[in-house]
Amino acid sequence: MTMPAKPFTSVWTREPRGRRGQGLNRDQIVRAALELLDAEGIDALSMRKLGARLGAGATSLYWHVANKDELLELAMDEVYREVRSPVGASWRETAGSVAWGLRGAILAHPWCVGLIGVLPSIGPNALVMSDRLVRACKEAGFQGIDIDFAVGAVIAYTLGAAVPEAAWRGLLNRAGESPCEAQKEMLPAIEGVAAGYPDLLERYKDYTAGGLDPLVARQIAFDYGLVALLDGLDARLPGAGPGMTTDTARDADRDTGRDTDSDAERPVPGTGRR
Amino acid sequence: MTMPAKPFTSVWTREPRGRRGQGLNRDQIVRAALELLDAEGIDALSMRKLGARLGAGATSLYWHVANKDELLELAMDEVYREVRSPVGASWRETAGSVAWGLRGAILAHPWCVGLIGVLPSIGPNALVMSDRLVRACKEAGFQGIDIDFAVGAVIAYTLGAAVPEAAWRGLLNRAGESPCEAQKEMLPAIEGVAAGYPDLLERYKDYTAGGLDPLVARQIAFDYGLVALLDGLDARLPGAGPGMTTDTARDADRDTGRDTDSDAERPVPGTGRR
DNA sequence: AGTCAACTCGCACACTGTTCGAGGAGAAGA
DNA sequence: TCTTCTCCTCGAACAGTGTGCGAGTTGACT
Repeated sequence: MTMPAKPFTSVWTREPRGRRGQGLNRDQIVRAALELLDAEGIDALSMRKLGARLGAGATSLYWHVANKDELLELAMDEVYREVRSPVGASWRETAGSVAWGLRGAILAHPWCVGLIGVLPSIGPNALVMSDRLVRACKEAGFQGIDIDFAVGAVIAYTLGAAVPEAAWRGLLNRAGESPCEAQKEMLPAIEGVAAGYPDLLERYKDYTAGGLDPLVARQIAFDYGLVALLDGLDARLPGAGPGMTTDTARDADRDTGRDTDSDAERPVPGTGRR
Repeated sequence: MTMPAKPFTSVWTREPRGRRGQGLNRDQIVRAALELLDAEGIDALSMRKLGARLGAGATSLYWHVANKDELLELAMDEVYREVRSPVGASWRETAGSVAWGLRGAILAHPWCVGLIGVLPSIGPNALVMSDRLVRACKEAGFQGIDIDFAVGAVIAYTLGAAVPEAAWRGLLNRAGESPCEAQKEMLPAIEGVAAGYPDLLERYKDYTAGGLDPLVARQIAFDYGLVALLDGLDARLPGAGPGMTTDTARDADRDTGRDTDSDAERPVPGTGRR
């Protein structure tokens, strides 16, 4: 039997319903969802509450949106909309600006931390973000698949930095007090847990003792890693001087106990290309 | 009224209960949870199902574990346990090895994608991972807070790369067929959605048309970014030649429309230090 | 034998996402 | 105007969910 070739639909491939223009429509639902999410977090978003907020029955929403996940996909894309970037800037400026913008957007909508990377991000706004990065890298001189690599690296770093930071902020805020106070308050707990790791503990104490606003500290940390990454990518640009190029721990899983049968966890040998 | 100074407890600060040694205990619960999670994914983990699997009532679990989130924290830490790294290696080897190991662990337990960075990661195994990285960076020559920056950057990049990849693999697998087939299958959808972004589309076609196994492609991509990041960090080591040091888009939110009142989204000026 | 802590668990509560089918409302055609 | 048909809404119901509570059981120690 030949496969019926299922078409792989998504929210973005289906037209929004509701062309009669009265009553509910998709945009207004998404807007209300965002309000709720921003105000009360992801646990507060239920179809019933959302319906009530719109003066509608909970199940009415299902006419406009296939299910809750689709609704969240739509909401996520609105987050990506906030990522602006300058036009006509250098590739480093563009990349940095997208990175900072993405970080800012995530921090401004902390409910998205559990969704990022989990829901597919192929909405229009996510696409314009990607497109900007792709174009910047292309103009910079990256070629072929290296463009994807560079774009992917910048996005990966940014997501990986912003998501835990957003969650961490949530923790600090829940305590009520100022971030700085809260951080000091959980020191005894950390001390108990991290006993036996003197280096680690020293780092934590250093970090908190400086009196530096933790929020600012994270900014500096983010910048540090971002600059390092961009430097490293720059060096990979054709025409750049011979960037320092060691290959990364190619024997990474020689001593990881896992049985990586034929799956792809295994680092490819001889990388560190260009 | 003086604050009662709430102690900030967590799973890791409380002794596991069940010292009588009979019936349930925390370890065995966590093990069963991991089995369930690995076998059927995160949606399949309910307290009732887990209880049944252990031949116990659902609510019995609550004697050993405060709530489901704590249980997931415990499970997550078991994932970090799988991250091994060589001893006595260079800092690059250690960093690379931790990065590959962390990626591998996440890909091996895709149920954790929605948890990473969301649940606090201060379990013992997460700590040994951090500690290894900290020590490596310290021995490499990083000093003071730069150690945290370097460690944070490597982890951020790795998480940000691995989480979406794990989710993406889940998508491909759900389709049933080989990843390569599945990727081609969703091309028409992508084409429809990404019309208007020729550069983006070209990239996607390039990416799929090469005939390269998508899993391997992601490996190479991961390595590319990792090497770039490590190169960039290397250049920041005291004593390294004058690494290229531009500051990243410091005007990132000049033109982001957001009103960043006094919050910390705003990039600090004049970074790109060292 | 009695006591007390450690532990288990059924019941119940307040919710959740989603399906289904009955119905209303407005436009289009007769 | 009446009918028909499509679009759209929504109440009821289902099959779950995490978890608080209080009664009950078990086993070791006095």
